[in-house]
Amino acid sequence: MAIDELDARLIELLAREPRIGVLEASRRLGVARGTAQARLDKLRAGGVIRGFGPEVDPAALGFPVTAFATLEIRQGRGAEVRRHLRGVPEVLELHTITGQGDMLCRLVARSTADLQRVIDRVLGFPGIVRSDTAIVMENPVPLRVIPLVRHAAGLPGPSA
Amino acid sequence: MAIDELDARLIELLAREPRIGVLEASRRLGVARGTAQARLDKLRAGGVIRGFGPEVDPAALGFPVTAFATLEIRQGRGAEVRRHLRGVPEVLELHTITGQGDMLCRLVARSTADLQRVIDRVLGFPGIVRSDTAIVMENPVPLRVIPLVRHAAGLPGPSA
DNA sequence: TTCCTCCTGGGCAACCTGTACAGATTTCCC
DNA sequence: GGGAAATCTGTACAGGTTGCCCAGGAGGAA
Repeated sequence: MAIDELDARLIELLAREPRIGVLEASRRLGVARGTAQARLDKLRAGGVIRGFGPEVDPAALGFPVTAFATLEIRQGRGAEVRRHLRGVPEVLELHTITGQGDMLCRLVARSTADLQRVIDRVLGFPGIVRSDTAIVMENPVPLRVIPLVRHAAGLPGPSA
Repeated sequence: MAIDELDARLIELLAREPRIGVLEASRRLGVARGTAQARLDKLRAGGVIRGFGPEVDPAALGFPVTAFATLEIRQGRGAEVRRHLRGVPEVLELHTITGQGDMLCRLVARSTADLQRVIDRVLGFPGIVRSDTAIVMENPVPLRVIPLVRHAAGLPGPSA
């Protein structure tokens, strides 16, 4: 789906101040409300904007430790492993990847000690041959999309 | 910050149907509007809910390829590398981690061919010694938080 | 028992959303 | 170049929601 500059500015604005609503957004963008509304509908319909769900911070919830685990799966056990991992609440996301490992998952835990428990639970399942865990120390670039949106719209760098 | 069952149900409800608003949410939860509002304010104040920004789907934007790259950084070059990566729009997030690699970053690209370009750009910077890229094939568990929220509130598994 | 916190139920003004429509503009294709 | 199609603007209206306030009641702690 193609994005133009107005779309990008709209997304950026809503990302920065989600509470403002369509009306205020249209005012700031200097367009009619109907236009902003139409753009927003288009973006939603096109799947670019999936929704406006609450962004939950695991750290604030008591899970300040994040880690990435690479899992090597025994041939043919993929489906079961996925089902297993889906049942572990501390598994925030799971990908199947190319390369040495077969899966990469993002974990959170209450502490490094607790991380051990989480990992044990993740690995305590037949089908996982080997694993490798990397604990996140810092997060210089938190998950972001605005720069990409600007880029897709042909706009210059982040806020330039 | 402590979360109770009502908080969890509120978050889950808003995550599932963000458009309903506080009033409708309170109705569905069977509590007074003031209560729902107070809970929501508390969650926001406590940092559990960061906001309600639009969730953008990079794939819909034309970037269907995702990859994770592990970077090994030359001693003392961390700061510069971060700055560099922050300037690359296709870098969606960046972490510093323990283990062999020193950094882990999530990338997106328009195609596998385009991924090459992105990687070249990421690596085209002094200070990065070695790198290892894993392309995401499937995403059995997309980034989620609800199960964790339920878990933190002492509720049973996802929607049970 | 008394104090304190949290929830309830109600009310009010201001505001926003969803929707619609006619006219002006711009864009794109033949 | 001409014309159809798509887009934007400005405006209007009804209905619903938000933000805020308050008094009373329930439950827990000291």
